Amino acid sequence: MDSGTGRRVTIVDVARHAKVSTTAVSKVLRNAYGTSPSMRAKVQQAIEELGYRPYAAARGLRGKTYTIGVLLPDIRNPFFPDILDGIKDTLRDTDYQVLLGPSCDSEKDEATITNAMIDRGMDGLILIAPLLPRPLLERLAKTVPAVVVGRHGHSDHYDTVTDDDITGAALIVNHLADLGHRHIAHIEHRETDPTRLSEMPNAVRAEGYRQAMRTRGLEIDLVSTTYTQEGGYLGAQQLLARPHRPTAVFAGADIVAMGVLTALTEAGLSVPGDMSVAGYDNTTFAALGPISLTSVDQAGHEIGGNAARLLLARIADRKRPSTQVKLSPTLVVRRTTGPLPL
Amino acid sequence: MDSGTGRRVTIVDVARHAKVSTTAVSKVLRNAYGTSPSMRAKVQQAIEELGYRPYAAARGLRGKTYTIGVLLPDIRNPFFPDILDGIKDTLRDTDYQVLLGPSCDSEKDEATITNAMIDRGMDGLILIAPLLPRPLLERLAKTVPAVVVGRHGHSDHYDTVTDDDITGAALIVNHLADLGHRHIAHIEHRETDPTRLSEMPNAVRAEGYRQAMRTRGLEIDLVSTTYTQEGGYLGAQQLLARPHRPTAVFAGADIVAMGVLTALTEAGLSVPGDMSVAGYDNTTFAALGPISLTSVDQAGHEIGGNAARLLLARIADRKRPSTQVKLSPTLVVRRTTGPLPL
DNA sequence: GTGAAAGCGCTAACAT
DNA sequence: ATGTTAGCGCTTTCAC
Repeated sequence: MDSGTGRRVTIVDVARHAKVSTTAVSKVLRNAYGTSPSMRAKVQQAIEELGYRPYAAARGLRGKTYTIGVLLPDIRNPFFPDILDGIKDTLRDTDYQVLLGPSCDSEKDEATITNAMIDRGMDGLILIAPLLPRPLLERLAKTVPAVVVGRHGHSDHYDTVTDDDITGAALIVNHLADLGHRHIAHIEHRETDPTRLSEMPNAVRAEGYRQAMRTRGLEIDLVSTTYTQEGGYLGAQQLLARPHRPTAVFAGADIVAMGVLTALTEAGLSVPGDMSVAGYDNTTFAALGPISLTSVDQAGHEIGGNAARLLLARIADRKRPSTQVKLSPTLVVRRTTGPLPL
Repeated sequence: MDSGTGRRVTIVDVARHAKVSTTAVSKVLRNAYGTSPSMRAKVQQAIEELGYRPYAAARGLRGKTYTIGVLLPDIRNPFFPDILDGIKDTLRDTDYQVLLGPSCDSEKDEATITNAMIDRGMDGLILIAPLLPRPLLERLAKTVPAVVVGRHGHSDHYDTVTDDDITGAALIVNHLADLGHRHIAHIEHRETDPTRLSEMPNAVRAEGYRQAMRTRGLEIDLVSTTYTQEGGYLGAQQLLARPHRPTAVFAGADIVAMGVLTALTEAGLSVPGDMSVAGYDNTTFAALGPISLTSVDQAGHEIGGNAARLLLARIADRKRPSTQVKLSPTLVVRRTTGPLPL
């Protein structure tokens, strides 16, 4: 806390006040080797008395900024805050601070923001479900320690944390099939980029749906829109226009399920009486009383915690072999799914 | 884009490549006075060819970091993304980058994060509905240019952008009263701190409710909980336990209304058949089909745009007189409010 | 209009 | 264990 107006307290002020060298102060700040207890005490006291806080921006010029950047694709998706909490909790007792990029929705945005983070000297980056093509991710990870969350596929240059979307999709399909449904449609987020087709969670979920349906001997009915409320609305309209309507809809994300529910309400259909609906992500509003959406829980808190842990390890040792953490989803059954209507 | 491995391209590299001084490059970067067109061209070309990006962290040591920090209290509140979009859109064509603090829920968190932002050399801060007591806000604003969003009350040291919560509350009360309701309850976020009582949006909304009720000659029925889903749930339970139940509930925030709806659903009451419910903020999920909540729209995009504009102006001239922008809310009627049940 | 040189606050070699 | 010194990449006087 510096006193309103006036110059910032610097390491020089602290050194002078404690009657030691700036090096000594610097060492104490970083718990570096070569400081006697008595010197540490003196410095600590001077820091307290002057209300000194190191200027992270300046530290970065030689060492680290103690800042970790998190890139998240869509701040509106209520799944991401859970991840963030996991990151924050893991970083709480370290010297690192988290700063988030504003949400972005294109490769260009992502490039701009990650560059901005690098230019601001961030020590490491956590990228949540990034859109950037694989080669760019790898290049980025060579420049700055990085952990990629949500994207399947292995890289030697960055660590990854993913949730098993194949299993998650199967949880929903099996749940619905067990309820007697045979015509289960899936609304996916359209994906054309080849590497993303194998890496992005949306594509993997669609693949999981296909596999599970085949395993149960059921026919696949896939609608491609986007992971937005509007995408769900449009997808549902397509499904309702079918000569042979599905009895259950598996939306690739909760937000998509919201659009589906809206469309069904407008069409005068009851849920789950006329049609069962399931989402994915177990977001905050899936649990809301008036919605009560069956969904898949990804344990966002753990995802975030793991990502932060991996990043700290990579910052400490950039040469360490890359790690892949894969977590398992769980099914959360609520009121939007029910037995096949007679 | 630097080539994967290897040193970062610096201003020295650019200067050498363009056969000019580093000063010249610096001037071109900042559009500073004293550069001939020919020199500018040379420098621009060198920058392109080398893929140079200025290192913001280093710039900050002498000049600016071209970074603006945004502190937001709760990343889960779907109202804030609208503000953020407004900020982003206004800053898009400038050299400034936005970085967000992780959401925080205490004065201590806020202090930590704002300090972290200052220590990282941010050029200005936008504080959204901060909890910090007035004197600390003023001290902060003396250290770094700041704009405070959502808090009523005037300061000489920072600019403010608020929405007229008195009017907003009246919009709801009048809407419900016009529908014939006479017993309209309000669920507020409990506030005890004296300065916050007059400055925080929640407190002002409650005051607006009181004023509007008095104007209509109606009796006040206030329940104090918190602006959370749980707060709404508990508040509704209290109201339902009354010997004389209200026929309409005005929740101080959409998220509170969600809790109210949950409680009403559980109690087997229909909305708006048995009871009308209104929220505040017009968040994304208020518009969701299955919810369709009557609410008050705060024009978050404009709020953010104004905040960013004011901040840029203050960064350019720290001595400029402080400005207060006050925006007007609008009513959004949906399906959770209806005529007084017979 | 242009460039040389000093220095922002800190850390990292290198003495001692 | 402690201090001295030289930068990190940039901006800013201040000469020319």
